[in-house]
Amino acid sequence: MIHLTGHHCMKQKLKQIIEQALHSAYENGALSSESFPEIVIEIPKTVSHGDYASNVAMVSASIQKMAPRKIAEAIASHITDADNVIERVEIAGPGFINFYIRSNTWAGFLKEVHTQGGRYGAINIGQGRKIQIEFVSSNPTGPLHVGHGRGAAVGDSVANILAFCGYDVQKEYYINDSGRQIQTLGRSVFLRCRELMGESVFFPEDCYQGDYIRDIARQVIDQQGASLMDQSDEKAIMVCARFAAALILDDMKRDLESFGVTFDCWFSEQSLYDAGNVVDVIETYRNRNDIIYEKDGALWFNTSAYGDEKDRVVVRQNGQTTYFASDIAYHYHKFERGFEQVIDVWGADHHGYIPRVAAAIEAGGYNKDRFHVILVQLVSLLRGGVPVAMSTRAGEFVTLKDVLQEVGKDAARFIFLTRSSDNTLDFDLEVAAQKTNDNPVYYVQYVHARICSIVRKYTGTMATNIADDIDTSSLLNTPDDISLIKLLMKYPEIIRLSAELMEPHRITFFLMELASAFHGYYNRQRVLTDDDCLTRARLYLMTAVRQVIANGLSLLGVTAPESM
RNA sequence: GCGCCUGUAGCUCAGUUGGAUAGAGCAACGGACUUCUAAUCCGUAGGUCGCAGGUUCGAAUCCUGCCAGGCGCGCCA
Repeated sequence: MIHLTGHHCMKQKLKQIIEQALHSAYENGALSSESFPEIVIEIPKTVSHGDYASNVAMVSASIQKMAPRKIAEAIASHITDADNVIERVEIAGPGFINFYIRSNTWAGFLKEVHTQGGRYGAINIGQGRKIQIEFVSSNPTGPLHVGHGRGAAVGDSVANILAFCGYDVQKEYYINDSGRQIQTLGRSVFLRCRELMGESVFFPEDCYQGDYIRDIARQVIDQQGASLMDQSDEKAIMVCARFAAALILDDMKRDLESFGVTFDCWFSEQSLYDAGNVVDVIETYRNRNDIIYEKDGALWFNTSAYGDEKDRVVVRQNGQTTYFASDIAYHYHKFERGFEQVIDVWGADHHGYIPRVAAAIEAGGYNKDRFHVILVQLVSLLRGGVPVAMSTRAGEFVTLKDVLQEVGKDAARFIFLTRSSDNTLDFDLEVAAQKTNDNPVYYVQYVHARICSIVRKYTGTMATNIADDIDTSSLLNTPDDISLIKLLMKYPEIIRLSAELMEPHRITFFLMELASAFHGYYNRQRVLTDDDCLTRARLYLMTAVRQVIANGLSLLGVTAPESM
């Protein structure tokens, strides 16, 4: 049984009231049919349409063979309100039934926020199911850049949200430490080593051009000395490759940690080869109805049989496996580890890859519905509205580390989550560093700091117990109080949606809305007054707001400062 | 040519899976600090929701077809 919080609770109550009214209206002959559609209660956009509204009369029109407004009247006149929460019911527009709730009902919901505290808003939709989310997974051939930062922010936040909603979440980073790229990395470092030792070498264009390669080469020489050159080039390149990959990986871990992102598992692609998983998978599929077959001297996967637009090569003519080959083994391996659902966070430029991975999963006997890809659109980096040149090939780019140093973790994470992943994002370093209204992270954090400040100023007892012995319902019933309380009640639905749709930006937008409502309240109402009962009631409301701000920010991976 | 994403106020974007009069921030204009933090607030102005059809009580939202921009269509990763 899922515990209902916030508006869910009230909606459920109204549903039952309407159901009852429908039945008694039918029994009294006011309605022609006993069957009715599922009752939907929604919150109208404008207060003049009540606190809650139902469209049940309009949706029932064809069943009842009556005009919507007539049905609405029949329902309204048969309503019994045992708990006495409804002030009045109105029929409006094409047949909406609008409910107006007694103003002293609302404050009662604050108790939910306070008793649930850090768990307020959590809905157990995961029910302990194992779910894996893989993100960032950048090749260890160069530093992380802003695009990776966005993927990291989205992946980590989705992981937080799912864990909050009852999933058993594992966060994983897939290390592409096998294949040609790593070979190229080794070669690049090796050539720079020789250069540093006085040789004049030709440095090919397909090698990694960035300065970080020289830094790594220097460290290789420091550690290995001239002995590096005593072995064959092939071996030396291997040494350089392993050394460089480990170093870059260490840097990535450090950068991600300072970005507030940690992983439960760093999964090596090479380990799939070492354990024979890739060979095994290929062999298995070759023996099964030509899922993998030979053509033109290469091995192909029959992905088109599973909805891909054409078949894909897994082993090339030259005998080398493709990236896809290890990905088949990898995703099969994920499901074998017992995850009920597997999520990959990818850059949107890889979207064409989805059908073939889904095909591989389906061929492996797992329903592809258990696999979900979150595509994250590209980030363009700006400084004061002017695009910052980002040339990967030339090795000139602003790294994630640079961004963090310049704007800080909180601002960076928040900004990455101010847009739906479907939209491209302009990340302006100048704006992100500003502590102004342009930069909403401070707007939201400021709410937390302000409330902390008020609480500090009040020389009272523990804030959460502040209203235990007073009647908040008679003290918190102004329009300002109620609209703030209603917003807090909306939070669980925001969490549910952001979990189900895996869209953390919904939380970001909600927090900005709540912050705006708070700041308005703060400017109109005084919290600390001469009337101690009123003061404590308002503190009760304020600390509830603070709790929700803190809960939301923590899901985004942003801190909630006590002072600013 | 095919596939995916996007198109909403001058700019950047939300829009609770179909609800009533489409919202917010920035920019513009006009106001509010002897006050619990002005990193704040209040007000004004700003729209053929890319275009055209369709579905129904009702469409920014769903369907079809166009238009524009971005990304992708390797025996690369």
